Formats: sequence, structure tokens, C-alpha cells
Amino acid sequence: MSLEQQPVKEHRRTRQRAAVDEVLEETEDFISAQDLHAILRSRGMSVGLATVYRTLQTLADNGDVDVLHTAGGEAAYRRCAREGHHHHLVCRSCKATVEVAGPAVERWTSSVAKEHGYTDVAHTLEIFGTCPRCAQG
Amino acid sequence: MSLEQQPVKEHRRTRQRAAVDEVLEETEDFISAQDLHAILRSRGMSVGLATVYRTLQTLADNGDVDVLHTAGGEAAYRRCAREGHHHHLVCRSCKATVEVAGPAVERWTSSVAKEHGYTDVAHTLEIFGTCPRCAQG
DNA sequence: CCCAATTTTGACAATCGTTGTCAGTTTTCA
DNA sequence: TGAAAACTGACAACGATTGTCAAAATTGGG
Repeated sequence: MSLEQQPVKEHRRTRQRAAVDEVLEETEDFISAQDLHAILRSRGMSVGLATVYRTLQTLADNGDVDVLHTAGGEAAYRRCAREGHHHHLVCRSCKATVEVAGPAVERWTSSVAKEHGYTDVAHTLEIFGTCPRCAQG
Repeated sequence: MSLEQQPVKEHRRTRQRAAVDEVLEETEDFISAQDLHAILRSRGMSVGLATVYRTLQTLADNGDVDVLHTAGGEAAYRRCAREGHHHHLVCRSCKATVEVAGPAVERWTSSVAKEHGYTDVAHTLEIFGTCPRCAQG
């Protein structure tokens, strides 16, 4: 098994990365690269769009943020509280997110895969719905 | 609850749709619109790319084919044997697919959603791995 | 503190999958 | 058969993302 997942060394500290980090830190819900870039601009903190993409990608590779692929085919990022592997319950309209863990699901997926002889198994699972607030409650 | 899912009326029968249908019928694994289009071309059956996209989309809307969003952000389609809701165990390299049902997972996702007050719940779950054949077995 | 090596940035072009446009073609059905 | 209505295809347009490459910033050592 060569599934090392050590927190690949953070590289250089730059104004831009700090800016991206900051936004992620204060953002509860998933946010796209474009939106994050827009927020930075609106605050007068000029950071190149490409840089935002690169930074988010690096963070994702390091496991520092979670990535979610929306129905519209865009990637959304979020700094998660929970440490280990987990999933998300995301509101369709406002993106409000709840982190959930489902040990049973993990077990199920790997057993199913094993049953069929599949190895090096991974899975994606996201739950979408309308949160109470958006449900006009 | 307004979750009607009646098989929206099939529209007109055209040479192009028949062609797309045919390829789907004989293709075991998930295939992208682009690839399907390429196959048609290679067979001399000229069908516009836009038409392929439109046809696949319609089929997907009608629930006649399943859609899968690959890591690379492209949509892949497949005519599934199983009737109801199910998931897929897909080989990363050759796309070999196994249809799997997980009633427990369905129950889990909806109960988790309910717990948090989320309504109109849906979920995506795909399992990826390396199939026995590709594992060089 | 200053420098050189190395990494990072950013403006912009380029790519990729996908959707919109719209005139011309085909299907359907009365 | 004759239209109305749906469908097609070539091509433009699009939005997200990645590649390019010279200029700028960071780092560790002297």
C-alpha cells in the first residue's frame, strides 16, 4: 500500500495565499474559485484569477480544503472543521453545509468494491437538499 | 410532494436519435458525448455534435440513461439495465461498470437530511476503483 | 543586510466541454 | 398532400479552467 497522505510541505508564504486563506477561513459554505476571486477584488485585494485557481488546487491537493463538484460542473471549495474523511449535506440554493460522517457507508462501499474485485477504491458522496432557512421556514 | 417522474413523452423518431440509441445500446460502459460522437463519425454515420449533446441530455432527463460526472469534469452516459435508483462501481482506467443498489445508503442519506431539516433531498454516490482486469490480474 | 537561486505571480492566450443561434430539413398528422 | 411543429447542423459563443512566460517576491546563506 502506498497511500501516503502526509501534508505535503506548504510552500512559500505570499500575500496572495494569505488572502485566499483568509477568505476561506471566514466562509462557512462552499465557494467557487470565481466567487472567491470576486470577493478579493471587491475588497480591493487584487489577486490574479489564475493564482486563486492555483492556490485552491494546492490546498485541495494537500487536503486542507474539501472540493465539491456542483451540478453546474464547477468546483467549490471549503475549509472543513472535521479532520478525517466525511461527506456534506449541502443546500441547493444557499449552499449552507453540514458535515456528516457515515462509517456504515464507508464500510458498504469498500465491501461492495471488494466483492467485485475492485481495488484502490474511493468514492464520492454528496447529499443535496433545501435547508430549513431556504425552505422559507 | 411534486416529484412526478413520468417518462416524459418521447419526441420524434429521427435517424440521428436512432444512431445515438444504437451506440448506447451496444456500449457496456459509460461514454462521453464527445466519444459517442467520434464513434458515429468513425462509422460514417454523420450526426452533429450538438445533436449528440441534445439527444443525450434528453435521454438523461427522461431517465433513459444514467449520467456520471467524471473527475475531469465531463459527463458520461450509460444505458442502465437496472430499473430503479442505483449507483455505480466504475473502473478508473477502463470504465468497466457494475450497477449496485444500496438501500441502506438511501435510508441513511434521507435520515441524515431529515435530521438537519433539509427537504427535497437527493444525493450522488459513485464508487471508483481499479477493476480486476485492469489490476493486471 | 544583500544577493542569487528558486518559487510565485498575473495578464493574457488557449483549451475544453457544453450550450445558443438560426436557417434549412424532416416528421407528424389531419 | 400540406403545413405546423420539432429537429438538425455548422458555427459562434460561453464559462470554467489551465498554460505561458516575463516580471516580481520570498528564502536561505554569506
